[in-house]
Amino acid sequence: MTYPTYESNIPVVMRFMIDLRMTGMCWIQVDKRSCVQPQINASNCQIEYEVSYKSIYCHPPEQEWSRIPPLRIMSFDIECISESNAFPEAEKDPVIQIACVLVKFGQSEPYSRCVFTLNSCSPISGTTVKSFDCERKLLMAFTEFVNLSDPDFVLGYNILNFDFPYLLDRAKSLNLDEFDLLGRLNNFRTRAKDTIFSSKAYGTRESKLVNLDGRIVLDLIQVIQRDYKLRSYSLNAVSSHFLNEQKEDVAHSMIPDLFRGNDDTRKRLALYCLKDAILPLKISDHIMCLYNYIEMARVTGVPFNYLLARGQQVKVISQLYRKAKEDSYFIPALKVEASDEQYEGATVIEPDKGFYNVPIATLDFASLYPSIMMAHNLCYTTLLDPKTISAYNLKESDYTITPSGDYFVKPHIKKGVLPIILEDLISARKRAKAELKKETDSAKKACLDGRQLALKISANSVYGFTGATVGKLPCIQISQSVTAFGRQMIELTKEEVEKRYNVMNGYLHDAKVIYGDTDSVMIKFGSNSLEEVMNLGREASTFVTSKFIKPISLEFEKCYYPYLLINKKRYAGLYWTKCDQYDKMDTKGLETVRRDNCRLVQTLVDKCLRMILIDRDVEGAKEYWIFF
DNA sequence: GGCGTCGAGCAT
DNA sequence: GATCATGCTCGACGCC
Repeated sequence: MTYPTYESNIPVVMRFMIDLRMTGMCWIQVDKRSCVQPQINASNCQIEYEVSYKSIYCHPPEQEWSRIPPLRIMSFDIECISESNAFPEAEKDPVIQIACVLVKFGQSEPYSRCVFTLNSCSPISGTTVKSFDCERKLLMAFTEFVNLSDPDFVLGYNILNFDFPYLLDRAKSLNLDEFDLLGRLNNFRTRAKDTIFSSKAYGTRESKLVNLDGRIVLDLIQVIQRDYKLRSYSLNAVSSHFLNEQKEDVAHSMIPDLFRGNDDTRKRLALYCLKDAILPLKISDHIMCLYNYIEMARVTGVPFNYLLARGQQVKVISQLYRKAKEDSYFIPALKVEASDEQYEGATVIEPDKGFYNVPIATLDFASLYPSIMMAHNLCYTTLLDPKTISAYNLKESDYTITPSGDYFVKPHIKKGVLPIILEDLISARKRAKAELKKETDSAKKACLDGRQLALKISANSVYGFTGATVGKLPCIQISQSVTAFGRQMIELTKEEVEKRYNVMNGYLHDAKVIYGDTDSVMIKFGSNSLEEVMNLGREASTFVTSKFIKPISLEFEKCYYPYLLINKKRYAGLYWTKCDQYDKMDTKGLETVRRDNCRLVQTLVDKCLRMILIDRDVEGAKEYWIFF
């Protein structure tokens, strides 16, 4: 789906297939006057439309979705063999088995398991095994299965770059014309298209785009690569990381032998294939990515498949369009000009390196950048220049001059769109969290948790969007003002804390800010007592918060005790939120959290840190280090 | 061996 | 045709 920018005399005909449960799109504006509410097919909650349209308007759905039957999820995996044990090629090497598993959204147990295999195969309990004497029939059975079971989601591991392209290529070389009718729209065929996705945040990744119109294709490897940093992204490594479960133990070189063996060896292969189809389901169930992604699509108003196929910007601009439409703003279609200009970012306080055997309190600004934008009304729509100020006769009390020297009107003259969006996101997150607390049903809890997460991420990405010089709507005045305020705030926090908590003011020790990065400060209050430091930390956070405009808030989060500060962005410590027991050992930036060295380094550093921080055995750690 | 540059990978 | 930001450390590498 594209976003129309201007009215056009040429009607644009588009065919929509939208599942309302996942995007929250409810209105299609056909022309200036008529706003049709599409007929919702209540049985599956989908709309199919062919319209000439001028613009599309989205808003979150108000309907009660619980009456609608649950979404169906299919996961699948294929096996193929090659002549010479090389990597199989679709032009000559056959597909020998396909495993499909169906599960209803919100349930963890599959309601159907199915294996299609070439040649005969021993039965598998709880699974339908279908044997075929020719590959063409096997492939067509897959298409038939997809259409009959009619899944809303199609999952798998690396299906976009392997399984689907392989199946499609294979069907082509076997001249199977009907194989690629896998979607819900009649005359739309499934194709694998090459795409290159390149982003500063996610890096450049070549991928394929496979369309099953009306169904959502979700390759779990992409989800894991985006959301988790792991040393290996093989299905085996990912399964053992999340589920403590491994793939069936079958070496690739054994596959041809197992296939050419007998019914029982083919059964073994089928079990392997089946497991590879089940594991993605289990992983997605475990990390709850479907809940989280559906909520993200609804919060931002972008179609589900954009979440993996595209970057962060489209989500922000979608929200901006939604709000701008409500408030009757036009958004200019800017020409992007690549500029290498960089603006100044955040402050990192020079660390007072060393080992601290006293509790160190950590105070954090809650959502620093969003709260700055709200507090100072920073927005595209509130940005001023000296000419405008004199033209509108604005008084000094009507606008803010930011530390970077930019001008923005104050909210009593005009409230910005970005601050409103942020307020909506943050209050929606508060509501979601409150509901989450009350909720007892696990599926609804997962949904609410996904929602609050989506709202948090959305709020935090607005700042990055304004600073993206290669973006749709960059505004350096906003982003440099945000970081400038941030720098000023962390400096002020340091000053205020050290000015107040010292011997001269009747405290037992002089407090010192030993480190800080962007939105956090680490304070050594000097006391040995964890409880005392926590109380001082809480008090200091309210004290400093009172110095700033709402909704800026400094919060006491935790204590580190003991604390090993090695360098900027490199430290370790025991993490305490209660006085009786530490929560965990927390390590930042050190070799234990980096993936660019070998395991030995990681375990060695980890072991030494544990000896120093937990066992308090520095000598032992030294010996251990030298021993290696 | 010291110095500068570059890229990876992290912190926020 | 699309791509959120900057700050920082550390190791690899080239050079003399």
